[in-house]
Amino acid sequence: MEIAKTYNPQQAEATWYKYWIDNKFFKSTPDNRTPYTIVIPPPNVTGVLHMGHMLNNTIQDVLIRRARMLGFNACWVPGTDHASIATEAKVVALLKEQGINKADLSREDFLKHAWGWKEKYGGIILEQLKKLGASCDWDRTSFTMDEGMSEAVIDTFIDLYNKGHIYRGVRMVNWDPQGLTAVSDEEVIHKEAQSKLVYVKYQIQDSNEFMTVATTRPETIMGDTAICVNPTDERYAHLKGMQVIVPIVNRVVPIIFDEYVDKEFGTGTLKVTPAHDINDFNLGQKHKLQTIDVLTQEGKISEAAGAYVGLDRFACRKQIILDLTELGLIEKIEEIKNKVGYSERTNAVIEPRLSMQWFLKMEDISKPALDAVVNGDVKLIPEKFINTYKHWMENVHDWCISRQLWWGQRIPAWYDGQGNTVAAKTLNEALVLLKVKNASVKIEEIKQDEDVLDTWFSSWLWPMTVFDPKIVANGWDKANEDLKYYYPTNDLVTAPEILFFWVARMIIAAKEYTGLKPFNNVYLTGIVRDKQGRKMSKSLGNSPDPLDLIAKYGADGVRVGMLLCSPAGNDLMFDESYCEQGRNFANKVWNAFRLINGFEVSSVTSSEVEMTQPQSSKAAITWFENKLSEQLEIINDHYSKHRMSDALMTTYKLVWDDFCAWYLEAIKPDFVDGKALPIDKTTFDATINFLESLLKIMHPWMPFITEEIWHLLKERTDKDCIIVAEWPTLVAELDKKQLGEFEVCKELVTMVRNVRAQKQLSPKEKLEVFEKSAANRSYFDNLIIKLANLSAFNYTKDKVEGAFSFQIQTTEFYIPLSSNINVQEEKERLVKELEYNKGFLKSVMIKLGNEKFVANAKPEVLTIERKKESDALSKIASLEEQLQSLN
RNA sequence: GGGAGAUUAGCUCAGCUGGUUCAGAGCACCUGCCUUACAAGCAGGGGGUCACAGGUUCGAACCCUGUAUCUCCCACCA
Repeated sequence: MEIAKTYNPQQAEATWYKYWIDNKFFKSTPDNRTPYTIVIPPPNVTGVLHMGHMLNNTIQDVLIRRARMLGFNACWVPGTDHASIATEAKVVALLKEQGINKADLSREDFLKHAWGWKEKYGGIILEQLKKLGASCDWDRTSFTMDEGMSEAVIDTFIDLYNKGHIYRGVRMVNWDPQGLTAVSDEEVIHKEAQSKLVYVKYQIQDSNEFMTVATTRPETIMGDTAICVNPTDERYAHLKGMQVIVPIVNRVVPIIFDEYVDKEFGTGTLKVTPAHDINDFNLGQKHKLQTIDVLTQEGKISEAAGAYVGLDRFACRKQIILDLTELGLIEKIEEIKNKVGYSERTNAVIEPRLSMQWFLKMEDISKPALDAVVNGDVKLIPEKFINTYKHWMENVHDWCISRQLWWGQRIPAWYDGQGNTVAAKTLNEALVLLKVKNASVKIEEIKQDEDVLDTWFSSWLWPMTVFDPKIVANGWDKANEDLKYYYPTNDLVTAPEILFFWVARMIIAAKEYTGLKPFNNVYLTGIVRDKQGRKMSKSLGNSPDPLDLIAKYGADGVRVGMLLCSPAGNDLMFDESYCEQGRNFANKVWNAFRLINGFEVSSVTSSEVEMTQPQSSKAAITWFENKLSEQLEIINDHYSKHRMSDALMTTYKLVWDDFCAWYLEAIKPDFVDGKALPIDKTTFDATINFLESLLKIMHPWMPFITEEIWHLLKERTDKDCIIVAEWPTLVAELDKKQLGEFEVCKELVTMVRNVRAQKQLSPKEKLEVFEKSAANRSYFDNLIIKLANLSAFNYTKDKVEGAFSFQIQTTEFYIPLSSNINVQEEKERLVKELEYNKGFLKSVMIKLGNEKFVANAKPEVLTIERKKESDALSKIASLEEQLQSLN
């Protein structure tokens, strides 16, 4: 069969992904093996694959594939998140395009549209994950609004409500005027903004005096119900008991005194607008002030304001500044930097707003989750996130869990209209419960809460409910077989951005409902940024489409590219050139296979095999056996520490440098008369074995090409696939000495190549090398002859006159050259080397001459220094001798 | 305002408990090669005052103190 010179990924990717699916290699059911479980961080059902997903899911796939090869029952559960606010916003926008207003639809009709949209476009992202090679058990695909999952959410609400952890109340919440819903503190992103600090003059009642108040939000003036100053501020002490007139609306409001006000900021006076600022709200409560809500839920000026009604809040801000200027009430305007909150989902400026919401009390319920991380039961990788986590958990605020949306699980709270509230699954159950509080309640008077629950209130159950949706209702003791088997899961791979949103809350829910942690390890990936350090995002347009990258470089190339530059927890500066490197690596592997595949195997009988194997091949095989094992041990160690890029780089160098550049060059048959000689069977078999081991080690990173080569290499049975092949094992005992010897051998070969380059000799010209040594025959002699293309490698007791000479460690080598060596050049080289060694010796002598060093240093260190001394001395002696002979 | 982390080659990063010739890797770069696996390659090479300033130590990229710069997280200063 003709094998292409460059690897073409497209066909292999399509073939093998289907093959894996058809043969159910991704499927997992409980059995007597040890499970290894990962649950996917469910992407938004509306989402499309971006670079963050790519990174995240590649890591998960690497982990799951390796676990599978290690013999674990590997189970990777995929799924999507209903993402209430994001999805609802999308559906609303889509309906608008069709000329339909959400406000004109009933709840049921809107949900019909939403589900229709979800069925049509939802889950595209899962199809994209397949292109990446993700080996999820697709039969287990879950969605946070699946019937069972939703029921679990309802169960959880009812349970926590009945336990007294959930309460309802009017609070200042983060209001998203675009999404028209409250959002939690975690969903607000604070960004630095350039704002105008407007100094507004308020006239004091019955006086010609004015007091100046600095504000960044002049549009809320209509909601002012007091002016506040610090009681210790002497500038304003005389105003005690007086009142001021609020401009525009001419409302008379009191001057109040409170320690809260910072004397240093602005003019030391604060306008109090209890409806539009959390601090002002607190002041309002304390001083029993009136609350005037001057904004509508859309962020426009409300009727209550009495002026500018219907104007957008930002337009109003501009207008009111103009009007106040005209009235002569603006003292000055300063530019300042402050933080403005934006909605995570809609990017609208968040408005603090008073409203009736549901909250989850966090203090008690979060305690076990804090402990789990602090005591190391749940490991965060890298560890630096433990501090962040701890800090958050110790200062956690109550969680606003209600959202004024329709897409999501509707809050199962029921009201009788008389002030009684119960939590129940159905209207009928609610009736029963309400009867206890209000005997005369009628079923038609009962109303269910209109709001839905925060999306994270469903995804915090994810690692449990993907296996057993009944876990909340039934409890751990009655958990189903799946949950008992797969849970706790092993590794969670996610972004640090959602450490609080999701990870912390999953641990909380898990502790509450199973008493166990949801996962052993949390691997926090970095944020994918571009070369300029900007976060890759759709809005910036600086993110390549992952599918384009896959088309261009192959899935394997992109996977390798991503992981080459991704240290755990540190952001990664992504650049397409990494994918290129990944693709090049795949091609290198492909060509190594092509070489091996092209070998003609000698057809000698088994008794003659010994005779036909070159000594150099024999040496190369023993060396590589050791090398492979040595590096595999390092790779395993990197994996155990979740050091993914290190594990990959070690693999990369093992394959490219050790296998391709050294091993294959060593065993490659010579050419005679333009034709390659056949390779002996022993070497061939060993090489195939090595390649198979390497393919296995590479498989988690590069699943497609490895599977492709695996099958091109041999006829195999249906189930004999690399995806389920056994992870290679280590040799019983490493021969460290031999590995060291080979390093010297490599150095020697490099030196010879160097000499060739320097003297401009053809690589084809055979050279002879002498080693000045008493001993004869080292294990690698034939290997050196082969690799350095020598005519002979000999030992000598005496110096070889007129030859090029050099040293490796303390041994001297000679290469006789046909042309005479340049004495002057040679001298300069030797002098330079001599100087370096003398300098080195001097530094060692200083150390050894230092009494305190000799007294304090560890014995091993001393031994090493003494060895350095003697080595340097002998080297210097030999160099001097050489120099002498040149004179 | 509080906290965490970072700063090592042009770029991305290793560097464990202070001690091998410790200053590393990959990429990029330079030079020479289309040598019958691979130019997506081969051979060779150059490149760093380990952010700065002090200190501890026989010995510091590593420990301590300060300074600078950057990143992230948290926080209700208008």
